[in-house]
Amino acid sequence: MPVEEQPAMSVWTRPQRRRDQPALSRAQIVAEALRLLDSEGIEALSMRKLGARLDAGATSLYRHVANKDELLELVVDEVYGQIEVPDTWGRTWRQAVTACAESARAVLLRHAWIASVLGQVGLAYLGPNVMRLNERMLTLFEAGKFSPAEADRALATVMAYVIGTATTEAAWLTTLSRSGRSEQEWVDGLRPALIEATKPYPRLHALATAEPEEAERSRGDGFRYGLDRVLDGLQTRLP
Amino acid sequence: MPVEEQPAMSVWTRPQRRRDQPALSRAQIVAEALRLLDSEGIEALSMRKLGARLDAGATSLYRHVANKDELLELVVDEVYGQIEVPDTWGRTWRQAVTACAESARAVLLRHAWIASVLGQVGLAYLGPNVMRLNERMLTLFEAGKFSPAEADRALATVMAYVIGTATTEAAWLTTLSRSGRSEQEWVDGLRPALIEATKPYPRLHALATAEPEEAERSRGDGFRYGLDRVLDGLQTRLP
DNA sequence: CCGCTGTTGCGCACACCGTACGCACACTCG
DNA sequence: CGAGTGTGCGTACGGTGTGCGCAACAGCGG
Repeated sequence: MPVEEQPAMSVWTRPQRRRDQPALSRAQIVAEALRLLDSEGIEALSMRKLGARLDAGATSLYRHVANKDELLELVVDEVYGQIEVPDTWGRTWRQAVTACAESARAVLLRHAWIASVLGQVGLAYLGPNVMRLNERMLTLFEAGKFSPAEADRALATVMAYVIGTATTEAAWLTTLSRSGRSEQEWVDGLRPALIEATKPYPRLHALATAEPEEAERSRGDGFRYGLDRVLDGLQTRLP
Repeated sequence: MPVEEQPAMSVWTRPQRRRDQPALSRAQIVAEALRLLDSEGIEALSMRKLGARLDAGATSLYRHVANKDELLELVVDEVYGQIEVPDTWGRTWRQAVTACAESARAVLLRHAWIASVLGQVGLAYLGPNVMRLNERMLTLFEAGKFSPAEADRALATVMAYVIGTATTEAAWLTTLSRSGRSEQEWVDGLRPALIEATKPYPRLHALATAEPEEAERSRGDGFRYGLDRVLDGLQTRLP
């Protein structure tokens, strides 16, 4: 142990570390965790690294957050807070719900790490941002003459669809970004193997050999197709 | 270090460890991992513990599996293999797809840990069981007169809905089982806090204070409602 | 002004993790 | 009887989450 690293040996050597505000706050921790997750992904989030980014020791964070799981719940709520819910001024309920679903997809894909976390945080709907989101989405459905009880189920249906697609897409985008290649390069490179692997399955084989589309656009179109079908189905319940 | 644990000091002391079959195989490893996950959940799966269950050292597994992520991909494919796809004999395509979706939900909830993993395994659809599943589901839609291209999108839509609900439900069931209480106890205990927390949100508040249903049945009904709407929406695309 | 009390940050330590590396063995083939 | 090959395992490294107890201060009553 080097001698100069010994604990404070004299008064003027000792660092003065008193700040006006408490250096750490739950909000700062959550914000920094979000930045870290966005830039380096889920497996890069450790309490030590997060502490270091905040000029704090790892275990200091535990004064503001019970444990890592709780931190993740807070971050997830923060992400849900970014979803935009339009108002119904001059829009049909369908247009508004569509815009909201597209915003949700965009937010979830922008923070693709969230797919690995959604399956772990139960009780997500207790977060303040999630509650605000759900309340506002309920108004959209009720503006479309759904009964309160049915609006609730309609909301759950749309969100389940969005989460399902986002989970699948996010997993794909994550492995993609780990590979370093672009999406188009990846699918092009994989195509021969895919065509070979689907040989025993005629229908999959036909799809694999069909005219390839531009990859990213194709994902968006697929999402929109399913969303329209879901909304078609909900519409049949209206008078 | 106790003296009797020293390495083989003479010929007849040394254990003879040759088996007829290789002790480990990829199939055995995957099967045991599945058992471990089902009985103790995702955070209990470690290569060391899995090795111990197979009477093997932790690192021996790496002869058969590239790394833990690859192991998880194999296990996920195994789970997908448990989903039952009925044939269309004497059933409408809707009935068959409904049965398949219900089976998928049941399988995913039976292995609730899968929700924490689905967002990490990209390229899930390359597994043999997933391919078989998708091929068979395509036949259901094509039996219902969907075009091949549209059957593909319809399949993706239904699966996205199933995965979305299963992710949410599985997260709930996991936190539930960690708490030790029964589902009904949990919701009953949470009700007052929920009613309080929803005070600022009139629509959520109304739903929270409404006549409570039996919890598990309510989840199943909600799933069925959304599934019916999705299928309604798909049906509008048929002549 | 002094001392007390409660809050905050931090260093240390523990148990555990995934896995790279290289050795020891038993079997197969020449 | 070698040589080669595949398989299991022991050791080790650099991480992880987090419990625990101490040190430094803020705000306070006296």
